Amino acid sequence: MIGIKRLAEHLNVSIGTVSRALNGKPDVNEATRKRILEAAAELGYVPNQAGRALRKGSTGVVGFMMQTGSQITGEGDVFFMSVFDGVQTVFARHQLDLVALLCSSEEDPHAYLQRVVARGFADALIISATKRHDHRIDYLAGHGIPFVALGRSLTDAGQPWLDLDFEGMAETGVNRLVAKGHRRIGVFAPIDDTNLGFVFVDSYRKTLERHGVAFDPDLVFRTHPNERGGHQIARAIAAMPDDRRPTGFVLINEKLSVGLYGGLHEAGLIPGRDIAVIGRDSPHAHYLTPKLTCFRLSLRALGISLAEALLATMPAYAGQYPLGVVRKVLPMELVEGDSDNALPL
Amino acid sequence: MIGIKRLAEHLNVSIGTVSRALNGKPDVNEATRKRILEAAAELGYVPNQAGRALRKGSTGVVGFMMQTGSQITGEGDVFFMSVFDGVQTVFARHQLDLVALLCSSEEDPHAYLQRVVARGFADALIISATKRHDHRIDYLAGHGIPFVALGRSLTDAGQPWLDLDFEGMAETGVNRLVAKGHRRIGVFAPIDDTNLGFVFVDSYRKTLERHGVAFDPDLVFRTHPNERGGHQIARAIAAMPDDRRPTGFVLINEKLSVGLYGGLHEAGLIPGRDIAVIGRDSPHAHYLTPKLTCFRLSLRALGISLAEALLATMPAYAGQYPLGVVRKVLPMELVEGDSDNALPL
DNA sequence: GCCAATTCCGTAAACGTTTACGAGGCTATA
DNA sequence: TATAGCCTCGTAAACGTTTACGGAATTGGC
Repeated sequence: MIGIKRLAEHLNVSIGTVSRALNGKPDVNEATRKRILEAAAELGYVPNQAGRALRKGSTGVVGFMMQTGSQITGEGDVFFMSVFDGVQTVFARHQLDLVALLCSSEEDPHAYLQRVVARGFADALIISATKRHDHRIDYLAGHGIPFVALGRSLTDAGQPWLDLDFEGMAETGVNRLVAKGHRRIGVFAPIDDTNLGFVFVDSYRKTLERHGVAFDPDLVFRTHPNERGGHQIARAIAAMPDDRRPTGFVLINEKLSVGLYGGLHEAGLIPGRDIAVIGRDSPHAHYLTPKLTCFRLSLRALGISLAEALLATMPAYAGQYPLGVVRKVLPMELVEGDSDNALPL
Repeated sequence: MIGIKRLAEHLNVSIGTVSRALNGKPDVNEATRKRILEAAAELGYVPNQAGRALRKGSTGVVGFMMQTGSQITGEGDVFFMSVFDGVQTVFARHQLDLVALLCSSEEDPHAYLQRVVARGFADALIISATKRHDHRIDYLAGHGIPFVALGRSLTDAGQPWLDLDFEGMAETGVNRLVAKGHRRIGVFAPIDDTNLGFVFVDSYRKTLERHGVAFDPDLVFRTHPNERGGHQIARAIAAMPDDRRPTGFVLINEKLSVGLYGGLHEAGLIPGRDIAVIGRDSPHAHYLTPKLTCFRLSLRALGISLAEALLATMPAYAGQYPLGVVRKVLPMELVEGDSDNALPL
């Protein structure tokens, strides 16, 4: 693996000149710059990450922190992979690299974050799965690390964030079901302290009250936001007496839909016939039968916004992106299916 | 952010002593070591990544390369997140960090790999989604980078690999369907050049021939290994005349099952009644109705094996892991469901 | 009480870059 | 021709570690 030293020797110039040429500094003759660039390409020279990071104090790497192994995570691969892709289309313009920082399920997320940040591994971070109260936010803000959160939090350090419109999902969903005559509408609530669930349930509750429908705690199903959780909800629903069972249901993500469908079918209940279901779109949920009525969002666009929100906070990119702290709820589009056709008893 | 210099000043010792104390070198008094460790913990000192990497020539980071944004990828989040978790349980014992190296869909994977390797970003790599002929293997082997492949390839550079038992899946699946009287058995084939599809189809073909059933190219459905692909297969099947339509089907992954189920339902065909389907397990496929007969594998165990196979090739860990190049096909367990109950016409 | 061995620690070089600084050569102007 | 200015490039320091080396202080054996 060739370094700048050998490259310089090969060209009979000093390493300083090579560095300046490669970094597009003005004080280098165009002819020699051309010569250097060609030789670098030919010999496959790539600047050593450690050397550059040590000297410059920045790595050119942005980390997207996520937890592995947790069966409790709500968002899935298509979600993240699409978001990543959006982020990268922006980063590519600035020679920034995106890596996923994988926090083991055995390590405390906050400790992991501290470790990664203190090591100077990344210049900036994107954190996801924000908790209702999230230490990471205070920590990052306190240390002046540029970051953006995918998800709101009650912890407010003036950080930029983007989030799906969970209020809108619950509100539109409930509106839609109420308009069809439903009064007993079930809702998913998270068993952990991720923030999105609270927002969702809160909006659900307020919307119900706006319609004059009393809030019924028995219709709040507390579990993990994944397939298994959906399945548990279905079993709980099936076990309820007819006059107490929800006739409609709003779900916060696609994994729940899958488990719910499975569990309902096992119990002989058919979504769209016996219970109205409104969920969230994914390549997965897209093929459920009957077709799921759901909320959709461009995940690439989300990724792009995320990247732009991050760069807007980084001094190095000042002026290239609209100033100010971006805090945006991304609206979602309702895709009509058949799963919410069921009428109340 | 405190460095070793300030830590040393704070303790009135030299930076050399601090470094030795923190790295567990023998030539340091136990009392001072204790003093140093305590101060380091108290002040939150974490060695700078760049400095350490530059001096040591190694980063303590292992990269797992994967492509983002590609809707064509076959494996999903539960797959990777579970594998990651397995890898990390092994890495944790050696202070190794796992990061996902995200190759944008707009960048050539091989170019990305070269860039990452030349930069010295990671000490070792895990590559996945191996192609039938994979440049990355030659490149990594040629440059002496320790790596392990998740997936076989015709490109053989003596590299270690692990792979799911796609032969076994096709063979057992076909055996099972033939035993039930099926003769027209459909199979998925990849539209790209990932290796696993070839292995799968090849085994399918050989197993059929072993049973004296003629191979019918019309029963090979060439598409992408995801939900959409499964949906396309279903539509193709539904459009076939009854006497040409496959009465059974073997699928290579869980995403295909989901799309296939959706597409079949749309066409009024029910898996397990009108067509026998055998697929692969996932939290997702687990909740399909009717219950999918599928092949299952512990993904955490896969991750652990992957990590061990990698460390076995790294000189720094010599002796700690069984020597030799690990090349192992991981057997899968058949989980009986109802989706393959359909009988041939 | 002297020499050798051991224990502990400080010094300084090295890793591969980037960049401030200054030197040299050239051009242009008077 | 002298001087100022510009263009181009080399020199060397710096980034934060690790580690080879050597020196001082202590210990042990006789």
